[in-house]
Amino acid sequence: MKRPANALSLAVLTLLFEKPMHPYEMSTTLRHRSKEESIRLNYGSLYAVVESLRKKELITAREAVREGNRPERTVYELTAAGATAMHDWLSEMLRDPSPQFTDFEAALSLMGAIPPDEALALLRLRLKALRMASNQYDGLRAHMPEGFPALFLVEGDYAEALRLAEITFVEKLVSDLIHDRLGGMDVWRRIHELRDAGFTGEEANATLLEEYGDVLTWDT
Amino acid sequence: MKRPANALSLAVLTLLFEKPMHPYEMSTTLRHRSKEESIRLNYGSLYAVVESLRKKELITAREAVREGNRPERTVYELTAAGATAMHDWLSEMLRDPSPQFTDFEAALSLMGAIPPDEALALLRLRLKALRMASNQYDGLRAHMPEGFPALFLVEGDYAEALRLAEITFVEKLVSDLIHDRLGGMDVWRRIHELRDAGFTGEEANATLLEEYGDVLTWDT
DNA sequence: CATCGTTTACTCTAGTTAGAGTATTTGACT
DNA sequence: AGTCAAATACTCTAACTAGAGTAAACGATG
Repeated sequence: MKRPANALSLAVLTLLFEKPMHPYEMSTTLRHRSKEESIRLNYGSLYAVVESLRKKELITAREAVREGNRPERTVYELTAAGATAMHDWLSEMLRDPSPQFTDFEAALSLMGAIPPDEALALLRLRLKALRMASNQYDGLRAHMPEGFPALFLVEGDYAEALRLAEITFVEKLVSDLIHDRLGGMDVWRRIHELRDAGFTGEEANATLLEEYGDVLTWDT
Repeated sequence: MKRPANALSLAVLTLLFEKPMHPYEMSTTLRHRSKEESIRLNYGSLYAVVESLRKKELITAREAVREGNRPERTVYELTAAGATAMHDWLSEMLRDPSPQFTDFEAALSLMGAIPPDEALALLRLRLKALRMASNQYDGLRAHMPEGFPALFLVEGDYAEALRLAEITFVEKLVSDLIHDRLGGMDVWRRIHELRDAGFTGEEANATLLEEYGDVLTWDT
């Protein structure tokens, strides 16, 4: 049984570990506990994920009850296999770091496709936004009611720790870009000069090979 | 035109910004440049993404050539609209931080579903794995050929910065767990004692409300 | 007491993604 | 000269995901 790619699937199992529920209640519970911020939630995925767990017999439909004249609700509960699966998957996710493919890492790896000065300006704007988000989280944390369990803030604190690391990283990168301190910037700047002057990618590359040929070869 | 959810889509545009290519060459180029580590790559997605870009007329099929007796290859090139889209999407991804939904953040937010001592043991194993990955990256960086442009290491350095922040965070969390310093740990431990003793989730919750009733209410 | 927004509770569909499967060709090595 | 792994170049399908759409009931307001 392969573990679910979607963390929402695991969230459903943990909710049903607490008590039987119908999907709509799962969604409101997750929202009420602010899990939306750490787990992507939408109806389409929720109902699909529930159906897929049912097929794997990790959960079972208990009954379909109609309360008052409301639409019918199907209440699900965890099976024994489901409880085991929940335990194993959650353990695995806590234990094993797995490659994460974030948007920003992708963007950094493709950054060469825009000129260095533009990249610099954009990174400065990112810094601003990151600092704002960080301040906002600080404020939120500071206004937590007395004795609110830190356990429930763990995922937020983690996100904040990563945000702070990102801020430090981008500050350093911005500073390197300003002072032309990043290896390869000369070629990076030159290629965009050539492209702006109307050369095709291939022509620009050929020119660069002439101009920087020696610098552009490394034995890997 | 909504921007692509998949960073691979943007990678394709940047590759075609350099020169026209067929999909298979895109995949080998990305792999050769180690972009695989920052951008999820597989054939199914690559061909689908290329087709979707073609439909949006951000790229066009140039020709289908057969070289020797090899299978036919369709070479694509960037359109003017594609170049604009590439620029705009990449700018946006560098500029705007967006919520990222990592597995570990999700796992942390659901951590309560396993007992604190188990969580502690798992986090210690995670730390070990993170430190190994970090050392491995250090080694890799140290053995880079002379004069290898730092520009091409930016995404790896970013990933490493986040990894180091995660290590620091998990170290702190592990220490808090060891010393019972995390708010809410008593309730967390108690609920698993009750569950292990055979109570259902609802029964356990009721008992907890009696035992810790005052502590469990915060005015939000 | 009419009405208008919010909440409850899903359903549908188009699009995306992953991964395995296919079929040929080249090059290295016996 | 034969064979076997690796590289070339996709194709197919099942599953997953996102977001909009549906429809009734409740509650507040004038």
